[in-house]
Amino acid sequence: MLPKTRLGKRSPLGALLSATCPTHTHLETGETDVTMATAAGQQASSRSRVHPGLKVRKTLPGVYFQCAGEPSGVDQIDGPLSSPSCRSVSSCIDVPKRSVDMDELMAAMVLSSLSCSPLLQSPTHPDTTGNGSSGYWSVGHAPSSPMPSPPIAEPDAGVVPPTDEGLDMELEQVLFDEPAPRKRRNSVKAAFRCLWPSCGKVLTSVVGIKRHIRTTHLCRGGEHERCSRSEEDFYYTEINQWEQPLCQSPPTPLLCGPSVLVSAKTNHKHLLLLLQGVSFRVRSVSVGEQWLQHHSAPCRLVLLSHCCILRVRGEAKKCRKVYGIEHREQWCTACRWKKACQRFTD
DNA sequence: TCTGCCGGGAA
DNA sequence: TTCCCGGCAGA
Repeated sequence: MLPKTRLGKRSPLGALLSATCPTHTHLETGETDVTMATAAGQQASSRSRVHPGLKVRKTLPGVYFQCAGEPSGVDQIDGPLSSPSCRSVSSCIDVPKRSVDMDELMAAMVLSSLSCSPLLQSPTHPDTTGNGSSGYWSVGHAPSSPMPSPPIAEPDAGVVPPTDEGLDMELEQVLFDEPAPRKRRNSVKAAFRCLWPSCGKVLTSVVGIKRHIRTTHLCRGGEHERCSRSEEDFYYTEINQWEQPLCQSPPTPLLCGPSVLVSAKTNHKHLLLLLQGVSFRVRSVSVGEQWLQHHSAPCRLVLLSHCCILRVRGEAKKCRKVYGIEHREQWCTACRWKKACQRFTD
């Protein structure tokens, strides 16, 4: 269930939420029910486990779902494409049901992910066969991934392409009501976006974005002493900049990796009531990419602080709590005016 | 009871 | 536009 927010009767969104939002996102368990229609009209249902070790950071702007860091398994949308029935599989546990050697699987994942890496792009694509023929672990490997595979000269145009692109684009289209781009980008480079409200600065290095956050937002004047050296970590997110300007959507915070927090289960319309104007995108990632994400760096799902859907009242310390009533002069203006805190936004 | 903040009004 | 506060709702 969505966390109950302080959206009182005065708030249209509050009324909206309470009335029309039967969501299927389980924040407590980190599970998300996802149902999407295939091109053939079948329904692919999956209970996609977001993160077993999911942690929710409460005290900082935005809601951060952060992996605990362990190789928590591979999130995937279970592949009903070959099966008309909707089978629910906890991917991190049940995937080996298929008779595949785990080592092979892992090696294939790594290969797949490496082949998608912009740094390791090569004309050859070691994964082309395994991707299409093995079928099962290619699920989720969509060309729409921000780390897309290099363009492959597909010799066998007659082969049915993996349908996940269709799924991905369709879901995206349904959820965000935007025309799906015909062609996705080719090359990708990492960038880091400042999530500080109404900032959105994009820098190309972690150091740079941290310095920006630290100097611009966190450490202002007398607040320097209070600055946490690591707090800036939570005010930026990694994004991918596509060098091809074509199809470039406005820079938006990214739903990173497997932590796709979208419950699409028959509630598209409700989500669209709710998600209008909230500009984030869902991307699918390859299993190998997910594996790498699990193993390389903590993967974060970052929702903007003004994504009021997940806004939880009182989770973040506000000026009043931080500075106390006796130091009211240190409050942000909004807090002094009893408005929504601008310094410690949820 | 405390807290956050919406809504509204005064300057 | 800035500033303040009554009052509501959640914790």
